[in-house]
Amino acid sequence: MTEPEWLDEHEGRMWRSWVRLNHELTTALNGQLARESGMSDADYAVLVPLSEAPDGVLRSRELRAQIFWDRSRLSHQIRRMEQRGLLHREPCPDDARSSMVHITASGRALIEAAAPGHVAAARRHVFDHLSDDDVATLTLIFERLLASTPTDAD
Amino acid sequence: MTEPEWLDEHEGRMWRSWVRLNHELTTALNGQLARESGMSDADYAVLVPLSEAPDGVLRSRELRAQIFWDRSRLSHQIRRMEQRGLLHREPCPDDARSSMVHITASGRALIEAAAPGHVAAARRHVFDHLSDDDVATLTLIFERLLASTPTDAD
DNA sequence: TCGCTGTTGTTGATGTGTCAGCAAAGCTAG
DNA sequence: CTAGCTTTGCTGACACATCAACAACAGCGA
Repeated sequence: MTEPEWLDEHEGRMWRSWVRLNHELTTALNGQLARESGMSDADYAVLVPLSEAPDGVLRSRELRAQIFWDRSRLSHQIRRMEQRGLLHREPCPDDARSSMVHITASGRALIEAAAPGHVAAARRHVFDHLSDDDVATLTLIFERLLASTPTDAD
Repeated sequence: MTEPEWLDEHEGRMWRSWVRLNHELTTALNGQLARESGMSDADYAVLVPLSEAPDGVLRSRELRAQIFWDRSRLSHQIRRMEQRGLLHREPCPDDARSSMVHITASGRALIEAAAPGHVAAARRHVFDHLSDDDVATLTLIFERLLASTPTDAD
């Protein structure tokens, strides 16, 4: 509660375009993933760090930290993906509470087949329309906003 | 498919910060709405145009156009909101396929109570950290990207 | 050793978003 | 008029996100 109480014309216009762009982009990119690879953006988010990890294994805790998810969301997602054979869990020797998440061969095959098309779609929808300066500016602003929204209250 | 096949360091950094920022912002703002007003962002999105419409009435079709939703999403949402008494539907005299969506008194009371807090949260999380130039730059870029993502294929 | 506290992952309930498919009504060319 | 074709909204099934509550375990101090 720092200023007036409403958004002015410029702020409102930016806000609406941002909200709408986010929706259209996620719709477009999720649709592309679903059609071309039969996977969701959540599947993709989980498989990327797993495929890049040594031996394709990560503690649940470490996986969560890399993609900034909460426990519950990841747990549900892991269960669904395990049922489809994309990964499997094993007890963790160090800490009996934790579990190790392994990517399977079919999980690795899936993400490797999906990645190029997904990146291409991101290029088509976003980076083809941004200059280097745009990318630098957006990075600056996004990281500034991230720094001031530390998963806090309200 | 215009360039290499992967994102370079700058693009990847921007992409990750964007995705994460979107998630943190929507989480923060949805949580604020839920806690302070007991409503979802979807409720808010529907109630805003309704409360601003003459007599608090819109054809379903017009409501859809204003918030850029598809039929199914709006239909489900309207049904849930009608059950909670936030709005009600009536047959449309002009076109028997269509229906008129009316905001109720309690729907109007809810949105009017919720709006100031929601705008304040948007300020706290976003606009307090943006200069006028930032807002102008972001608007330019977002609208450019929107123009080149016309709800199309892939 | 015991008990307290924080952490880890899980579960069930609920609200939400998407998809495919549907029925009814409008529209238009013949 | 009528035979397509489109538009409008609805529904059921499913995947996903969030929340509250839980059980098991780790760490630590008394």
